[in-house]
Amino acid sequence: MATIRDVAKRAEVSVGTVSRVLAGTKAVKTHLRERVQAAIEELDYKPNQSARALRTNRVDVIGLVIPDITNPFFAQLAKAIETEAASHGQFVMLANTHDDPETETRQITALLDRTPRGLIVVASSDSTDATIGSEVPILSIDRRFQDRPLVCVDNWEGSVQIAEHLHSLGHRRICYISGPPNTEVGRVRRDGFVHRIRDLTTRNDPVELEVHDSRFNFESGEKIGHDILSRPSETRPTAVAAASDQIAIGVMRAARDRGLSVPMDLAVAGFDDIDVSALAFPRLTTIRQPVNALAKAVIAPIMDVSIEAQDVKLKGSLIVRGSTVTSR
Amino acid sequence: MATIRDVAKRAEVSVGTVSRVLAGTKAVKTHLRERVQAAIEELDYKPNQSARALRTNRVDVIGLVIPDITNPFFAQLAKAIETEAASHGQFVMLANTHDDPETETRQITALLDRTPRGLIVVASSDSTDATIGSEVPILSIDRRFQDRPLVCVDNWEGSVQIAEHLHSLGHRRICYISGPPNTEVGRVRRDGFVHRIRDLTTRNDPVELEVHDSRFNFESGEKIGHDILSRPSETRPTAVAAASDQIAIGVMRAARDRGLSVPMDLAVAGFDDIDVSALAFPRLTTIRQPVNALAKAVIAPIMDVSIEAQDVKLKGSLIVRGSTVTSR
DNA sequence: TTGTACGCGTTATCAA
DNA sequence: TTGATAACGCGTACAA
Repeated sequence: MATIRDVAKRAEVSVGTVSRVLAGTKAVKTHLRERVQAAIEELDYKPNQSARALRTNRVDVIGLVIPDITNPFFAQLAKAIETEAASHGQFVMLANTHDDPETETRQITALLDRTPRGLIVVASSDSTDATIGSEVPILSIDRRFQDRPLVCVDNWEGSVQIAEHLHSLGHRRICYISGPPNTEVGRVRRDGFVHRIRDLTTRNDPVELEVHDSRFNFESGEKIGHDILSRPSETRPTAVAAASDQIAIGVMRAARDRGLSVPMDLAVAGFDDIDVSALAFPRLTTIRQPVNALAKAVIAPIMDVSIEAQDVKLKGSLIVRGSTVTSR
Repeated sequence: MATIRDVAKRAEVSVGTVSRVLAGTKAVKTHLRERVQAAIEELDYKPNQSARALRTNRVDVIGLVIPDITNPFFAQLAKAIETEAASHGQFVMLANTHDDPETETRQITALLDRTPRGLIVVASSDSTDATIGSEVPILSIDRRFQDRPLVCVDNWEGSVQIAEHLHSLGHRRICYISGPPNTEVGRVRRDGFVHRIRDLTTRNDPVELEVHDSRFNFESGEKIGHDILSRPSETRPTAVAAASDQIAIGVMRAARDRGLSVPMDLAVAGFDDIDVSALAFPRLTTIRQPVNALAKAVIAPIMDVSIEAQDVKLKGSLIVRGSTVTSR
């Protein structure tokens, strides 16, 4: 492997000059620059990343710590982050925590030992409060990690959109299936929904609302779906809003297994707009998260020190499909 | 940040001794080792990974190059690989190629510049033949990359299992929807299926088999599904075997949109056993890939030089569910 | 068994 | 604008 020295020798300049050509920023006389570039070409010289890292104490890497990459929404997030990072010349080091706070801490500290440019964390449901000192920026996305800045969709507003959608369709017996109350995202989505439904409730036009706590996954949705739908149709809700698409798909599954038809017997709405939402039957009404914009927002303060890391909230968009309205 | 020098000073030993304690392999007198360990503890010393990398010319990283992490099967693969890598103290650097051969080459060379322990590639459908020289082992998994060793499920045998399953259920008008013929996995799955069906065909008990080329994704399955199912029921196949679960789910979708019931009007089988296969309605009969074993097999030759990197084929298992048999 | 000193390849400083 | 050279922190050959 050719080193910077070899290049310098071949171009008959000093290593300093080669380094300056490489950096591109400093001024170098044209004829020297050309000689250097030719030498680089001829020797197929690649700067040694480890040496560069040792000297500058930084590496072209962004760490991404995520509960589980097989969760479709996290996969979409990871892809968007990786793509955005790549456009800044950064690689992504991936770590799954399997929703285990201990693994989370271990992975984070191990990642920090590599002096990455920044660290992006999707917190596991019960995040530790282990103290983590570091000079590199640590941000969280979707699920807040400790007291780090959080980039996420406007969960409250998204839930409000869903609430208004269901209410405007005439539903007056509504069930909300919440994410874990020990997660910020779970609470905010729930509270936004509940708040808006309460607001829409009048003496003349009352709305019955029941709320169930759950986890974000499919199985929980299916289980709670069965619980709810086992009741006689007069007391059963006519619409279910879920804190995630996965819950919603679980509910639809339960409905189908009980011979109920969606949306006629039961309207169902989700949150996130994971890819399978469009594959489910019927297709799922949901709030689409602006994943690419979220990725940009979380990478920006890492790559540009002039951008202060702070909470960012982006609007989601209501995607109306067959699980709440019949048509087409 | 404390350096090895600080530790040495505090423990009143030389840096050599500290290094030896760190390595753990060489002999160090117990009382010195204890002093060193105490100093490490007190100073919260962490070896500088960049310096270590420069010195040893290796980094605790395995590169993973994948077409698209949001593909559920690749996500499962990535998770298994990351978990297995972590158990060897390695991190995974992730790169999506978006199925673009040019991006693939670029990402691979960029990754190799970081001197990872090894590189695992799931090739994009039309892999380049760009020459890639490197000392680090490059393996492929699921989809072969150039002429690199491939770790994958026994695709031929899996297809044979599906063929036998459908045939034993009495289907004699069968359609196979193939993956891209320019991928090894697409061809092998198709050929295995076709071959076994031909073998099962006798003069007295003929089997009609039609084969359609496709891509691995949902949309292709849906489209071909509509093509096939638009035919009158007398000429239409009674069973469809698909080269991937995604195709199969697309076919089921087409069937449903046409008012056909699965499995009564049409049996459908997939391949891979992605998580949503169990969520589809009806649940999908498929071949389960042993992802964890695949991950182990691909990491082994990277972490243990005494294991030669070579093609590895592992058996998949037939998972029979509601998309081919009525019951429960 | 321990300590010393050199070199890994780069960037940054400083003098020319 | 260029060149010489000193770090960066660690591992290891070699001397003690």
